[in-house]
Amino acid sequence: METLKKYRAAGGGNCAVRNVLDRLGDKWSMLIIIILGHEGTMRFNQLHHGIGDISQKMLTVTLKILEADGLVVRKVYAEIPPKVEYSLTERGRSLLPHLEGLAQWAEANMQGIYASREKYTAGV
Amino acid sequence: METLKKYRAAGGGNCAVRNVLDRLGDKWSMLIIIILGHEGTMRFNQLHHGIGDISQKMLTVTLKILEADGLVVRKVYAEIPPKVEYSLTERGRSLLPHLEGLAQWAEANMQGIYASREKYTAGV
DNA sequence: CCGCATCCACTATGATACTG
DNA sequence: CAGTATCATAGTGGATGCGG
Repeated sequence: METLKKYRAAGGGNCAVRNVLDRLGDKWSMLIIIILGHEGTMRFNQLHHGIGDISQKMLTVTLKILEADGLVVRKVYAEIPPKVEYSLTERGRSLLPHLEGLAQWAEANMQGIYASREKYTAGV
Repeated sequence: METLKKYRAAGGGNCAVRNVLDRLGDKWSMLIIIILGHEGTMRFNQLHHGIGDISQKMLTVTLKILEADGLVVRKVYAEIPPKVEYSLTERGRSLLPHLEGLAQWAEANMQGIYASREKYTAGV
């Protein structure tokens, strides 16, 4: 049970690892980081259109959270029409390889996962 | 915009990577996989007590999902009192390194993230 | 001991319309 | 263009009690 100590609350608070992972676990954070990591700098509507099925609201909210966590930079140009650009911070870029690892694993294993799900459902 | 094609719906369906990541993105899946990866085989109540603040229901539900996805094995002993053991499948173990990478990143960066959050909140 | 079923609250997400 | 505001909804997660 050595490992548990690392991942559990150490003394009444909550596990820090879980706090961070919870944040990344929302529906869009990982995707946005991955996309920004590849595209570099993007405008709001580029992201919006690029992701496709994200609502404007969730894009706004998620970007704000990522900005608050210091993972994304928001750069506003005082122009008409408005122009806002988003890009990853140093910290955001350091996270990228890990997310890509996950993404690659997902790509490699989804077939098997889908198969398992069907078999499981059928077996019930 | 080359990358986007990979992560977006290719033709009306949904992106497979996102489907899998959504699944892992729930509140407990990653944690359970990490713990099982370190402890090997565990009984239900070992997990329950080990994680601490997960409800019995969510543990049951999450384990079922992980089992359906072929990431976790559930082994029932027909005894009184009942005994059920959980362990990772081959596929589950292949996912482990990626999650650990994330966990390590989280541990290394949480201080900075907390600091950013405070600064951000104060700035507003 | 394991874990399912039920009821309930909350939050995340989404659709839509409006503003600078 | 880049949001904000409002309303509506579904899914998540928790408490509790029962059953094998």
